[in-house]
Amino acid sequence: MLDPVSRVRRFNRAVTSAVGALDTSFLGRGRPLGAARVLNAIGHGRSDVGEIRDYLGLDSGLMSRLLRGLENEGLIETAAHGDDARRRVVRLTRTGRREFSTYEAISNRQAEGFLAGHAQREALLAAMDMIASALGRDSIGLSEMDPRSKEARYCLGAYYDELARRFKQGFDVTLSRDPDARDMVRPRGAFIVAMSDGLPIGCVGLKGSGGDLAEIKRLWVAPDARGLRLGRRLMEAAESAARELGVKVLRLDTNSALPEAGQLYRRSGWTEIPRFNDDPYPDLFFEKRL
Amino acid sequence: MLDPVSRVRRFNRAVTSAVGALDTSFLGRGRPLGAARVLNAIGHGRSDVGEIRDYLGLDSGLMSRLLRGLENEGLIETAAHGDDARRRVVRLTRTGRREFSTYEAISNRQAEGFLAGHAQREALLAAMDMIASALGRDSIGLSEMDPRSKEARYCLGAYYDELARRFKQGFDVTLSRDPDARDMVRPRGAFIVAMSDGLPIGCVGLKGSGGDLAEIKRLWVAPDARGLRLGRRLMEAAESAARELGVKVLRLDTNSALPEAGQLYRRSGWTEIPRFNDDPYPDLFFEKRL
DNA sequence: AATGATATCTGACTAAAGTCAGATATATGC
DNA sequence: GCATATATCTGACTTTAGTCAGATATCATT
Repeated sequence: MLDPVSRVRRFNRAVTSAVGALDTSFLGRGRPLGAARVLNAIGHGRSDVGEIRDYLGLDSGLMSRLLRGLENEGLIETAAHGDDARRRVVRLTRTGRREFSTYEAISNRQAEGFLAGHAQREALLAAMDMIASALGRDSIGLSEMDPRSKEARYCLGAYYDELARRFKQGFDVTLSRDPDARDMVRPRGAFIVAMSDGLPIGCVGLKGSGGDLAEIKRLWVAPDARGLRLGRRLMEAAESAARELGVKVLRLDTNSALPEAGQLYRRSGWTEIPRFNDDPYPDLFFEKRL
Repeated sequence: MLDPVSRVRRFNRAVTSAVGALDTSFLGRGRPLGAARVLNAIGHGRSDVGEIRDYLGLDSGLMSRLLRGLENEGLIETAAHGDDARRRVVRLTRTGRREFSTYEAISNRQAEGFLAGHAQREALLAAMDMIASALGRDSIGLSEMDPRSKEARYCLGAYYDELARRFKQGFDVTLSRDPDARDMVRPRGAFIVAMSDGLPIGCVGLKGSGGDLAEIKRLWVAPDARGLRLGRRLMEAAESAARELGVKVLRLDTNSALPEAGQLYRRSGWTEIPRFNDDPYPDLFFEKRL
């Protein structure tokens, strides 16, 4: 009915008016929007004045005045940065934390109110995740984490669930060769998680042995974040970590029930090789020389 | 990983910065945002000053000044309304139309740019439709339309496609008793389409015979708009149209492969009755006395 | 024709946001 | 140690948005 561009524009209109409503709800605390935004940025853990300025896109003069205002209200304290006394760091006072938490309560209530009226809650949330990831594509960051961290475990859980759904015979992680976490931490290996604004949306493991040979494991991208070329980015990050660790040959196993994975490997310089382990799940094996 | 409220808030953050970027791209024409918004409202066919003021939520003084500014730029012309000379109507001049079309081009380019980089185009658009409908839930309007109109045909096509997917034996509209369009237009019947900001997202037909008996046909709600109680609203609108036309008894047929439909009927006062036609597809029959 | 309601406009104002040119203190490279 | 760059701050300014109290013209009702 509507062409794609009109659909995007319809979305923009809907969202613009919703954002406007969200903004006005912040005005209820008797503080202009600019000051409220700065306070919230600080509350969410940003402490570097310059960083906040960049994040909010403010002029340095304006930023300075807003900080002075919040300081006079007794909500924040500033101090020189330890490494560089030209820079300033900001933190909330006790009063500031209280005020911040009422802003948080406003935001939470707003979000709950939105969800409350909708029957298709999970579908709606999935759609929101997808759009947030797509809009924030440029800000998806890859970070090395411990495979036992909360974020990594979330990704691995989602990965196992997906294998269970997609393999005809199901998937039981205890039957597979579950790598030792220490093999996926420096100096032997690495584990990389893709984060988009606080949400883990992909991961990959590099399982090393200390020698020339290492294995890629647990490559996963959240369904809502597919199509953003994140798989490729994760693989590149894993390969570059492997190079740093002196690895010469990378291997991986996969299953033909995951065709998009096989395609990614073939397109990025991997070559199929004969089976190199007796894990019951994989039926495709690849190698890449670095 | 994230709780529902955090997911909604993550979406809000992503969207807020995207909307900001969209706004700043409108400033490239050397005109403040307020004036640009008014110009665009006029370009999109709004002509009544009061209507534009309500739509944009502007004070009458501010509105007046913005109009004066656009007039001085030679972009618009105002005149008294034909029926009521207190009201004013606005329209674009030739220059104004040109300027408006460059704003349109900016919006279109922005939307195309967003879509261009994404592999999962259709899924992303579906997610956007869903969210736009959910956000604009309060502004979903039901309007009676000709069942041969573009909007109605779009809904019917989507409805047939869905039946084909959901019926084990498929669905071929030519085998079913396709109602004559004239039976779904006043004075015999009615056809109602739910529109959300230009997009048809649901429909229902009331097929009358001129007598006391009429039939409900073609109840459909777009998958992305389910959970908004739109089915119920459509049924209520159809029933009230039936009452207006003097109908005493309503009937409908449906299929047990569409359980959500059966549930809706049972919950809103319909009672199951024996088969009353020989259409090959339905296996459930309902009646409601008005 | 008089009365009150309505739509828009004008003038006078305030608040918020944003800009810009220095001033000040500190860091970095030579 | 000196020149240069950087981070923040201050003061003086402009623009945009928004508010409010009338003024003006028109409409609807009696």
